[in-house]
Amino acid sequence: MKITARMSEQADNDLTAKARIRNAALALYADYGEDATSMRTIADAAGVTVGLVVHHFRTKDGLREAVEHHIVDLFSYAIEQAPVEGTTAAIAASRDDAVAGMLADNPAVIGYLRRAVLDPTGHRGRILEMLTRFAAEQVATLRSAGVASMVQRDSSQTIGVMVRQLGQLFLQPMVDSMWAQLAGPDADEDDKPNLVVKVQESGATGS
Amino acid sequence: MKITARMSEQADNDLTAKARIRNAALALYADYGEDATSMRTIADAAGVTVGLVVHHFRTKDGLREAVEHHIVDLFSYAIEQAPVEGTTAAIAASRDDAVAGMLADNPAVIGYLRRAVLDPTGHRGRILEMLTRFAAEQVATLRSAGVASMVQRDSSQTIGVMVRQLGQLFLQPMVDSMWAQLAGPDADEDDKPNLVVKVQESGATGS
DNA sequence: TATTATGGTATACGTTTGTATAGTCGCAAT
DNA sequence: ATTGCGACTATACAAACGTATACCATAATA
Repeated sequence: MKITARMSEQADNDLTAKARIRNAALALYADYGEDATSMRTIADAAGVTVGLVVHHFRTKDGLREAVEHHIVDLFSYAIEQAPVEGTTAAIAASRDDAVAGMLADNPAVIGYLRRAVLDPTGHRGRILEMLTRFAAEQVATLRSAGVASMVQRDSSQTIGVMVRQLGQLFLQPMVDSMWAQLAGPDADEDDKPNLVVKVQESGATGS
Repeated sequence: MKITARMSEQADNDLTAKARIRNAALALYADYGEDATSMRTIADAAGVTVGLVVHHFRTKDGLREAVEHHIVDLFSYAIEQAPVEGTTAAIAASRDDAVAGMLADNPAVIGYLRRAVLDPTGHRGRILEMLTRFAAEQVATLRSAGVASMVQRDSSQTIGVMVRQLGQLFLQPMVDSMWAQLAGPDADEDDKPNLVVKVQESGATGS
């Protein structure tokens, strides 16, 4: 069964039970964390019984593997969509846009990754590792095609891409809740300070 | 029994059982998260039985409250230590240093706050709220003493302090594990790119 | 028609969880 | 000398957990 982008926007009704379970797990893991989410809760959210979850994913670890594989697929598919044309900067920008759009369509991915990334030691999955490898491959591909900046070392460039795309999203909730507490609920959203997250080549100066 | 700063650096032997339980909980929560840490595990780490944990803290929620209260105390004590003298910039720097030193002495605090702060919706505690209020009071005190910069609005300044002190620490593990994966374990640490986390007054330009 | 695979439910298992209760020990104050 | 209280252990309990097993329905296959 082929998963199209449009399907992920449809109602759950048209999804396989297996996909519904996976989506429910992703959403609940993002909101409450894996440890605080029981397989029965996931089953209820997907409208099935626990037995079916086990039937499709065998164990809770297996379910997490499916969730993380799905996240990598979402990134991969988003980047495939971005056109490879124009200047070096234009290509990089269109890829960033494609990823940003995917994340906007799938907010649970942000929440899930936030938990996985802030928990590198205790986390039992390999999602950050997979995404890092994926980003490194992207950098390598663009470089060999001659359409990527070469002023940084490639590892720094890869980390730069990841931090730019994810770092702000991770920290934003902290700023948001502080802003809500300090400025009150009826404050002008436009006055909220902007987060800046980036990496600098070591030894570099200036912005 | 009075708790002095020097005691927190001593071996556990000299600590009250109640303090040992609280410290063990903080350390385990930081490493594995609260959900993944049972009260029996905490009791074992502190060298006591579950019953004593209940005796001192009543419930697991009570234990978390004690842990979070202790963290606020650590911040509070660290800032009390910083001298209020010299230029405005010097005062701000000495406070930042005092907090940085406290965090270096208590690395588990960073891990605990990372989980609590990046997990604002699911989190059941109020630690971010407490620290935000504390930071806001600091800004207000320094301002009324005429020793704080006034070029920003105070809420932005408060958020700026928090983000500067905590933001980089939270994201650093992500950069570290990516760097370890991309550059290999024997790479020169000095080549690792530097994280930059800050906030800008909305509408502002420049670095 | 009989068979087998697939998607699904129902129920039961052993373990671990947070919490409750009862009791022991040491020690300070009456 | 006894009482009382705080620190502490031991054990027990109900609930929730992940997982295993048995069973049912439908539809494609032989």
